[in-house]
Amino acid sequence: MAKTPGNSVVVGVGGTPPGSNTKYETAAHPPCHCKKSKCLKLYCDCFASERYCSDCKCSNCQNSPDFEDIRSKAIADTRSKNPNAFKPHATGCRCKKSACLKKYCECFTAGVVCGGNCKCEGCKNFVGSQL
DNA sequence: GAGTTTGAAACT
DNA sequence: CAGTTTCAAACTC
Ligand SMILES: [Zn+2]
Ligand SMILES: [Zn+2]
Ligand SMILES: [Zn+2]
Ligand SMILES: [Zn+2]
Ligand SMILES: [Zn+2]
Ligand SMILES: [Zn+2]
Repeated sequence: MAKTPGNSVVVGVGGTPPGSNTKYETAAHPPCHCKKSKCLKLYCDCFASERYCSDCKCSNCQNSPDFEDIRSKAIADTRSKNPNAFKPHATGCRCKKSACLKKYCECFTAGVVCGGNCKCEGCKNFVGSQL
C-alpha cells in the first residue's frame, strides 16, 4: 500500500467519507449504481465478476448472500444463455462514435488495441496510434 | 449533481 | 442472424 502524498487519510469502509482526499485502504472494486437490474444481469460489473455487491450504491440489489437462491439462479440462467458470460471479455468492441479513444470502448478501457474481433467504425485505437 | 451520450447486454 | 430496447457507466456542463 503506497503512502498517499500529503495529508490524505486512509480509512476503511463506513459512513460518508468526510474529506475529499479520503482514500480506501483496500482499493476495493468500485461500487455499482444499478437500479433496474437488481445487480443480477451483466450490466452490473459486480454480478459480471460473480462478486457480491459490497458497499455499492445500488437499489433493489439482490446480488447478496441474502438472496443466494435468486442470485444463483440468475448466474445459472446467464451462463446457460452464454457459457462465456463470466469469462474475461475478448469479444471485441462495436464502437461507432468514440473512435475507440474513450472509456466507452472496452478495448480502450482495457488498454488494448482494437483487433480482428472488433467491428468498430472510425477506430483510432490501432497499432501506431500511440505517439 | 443533473442531464446527455455511448455501446454492451438484453430482448424480439 | 439483424434490429431494437434497456441499462449503467462515461462524459459533459
Ligand atoms: Zn450492480
Ligand atoms: Zn455492486
Ligand atoms: Zn448491487
Ligand atoms: Zn471500441
Ligand atoms: Zn475494439
Ligand atoms: Zn476500435
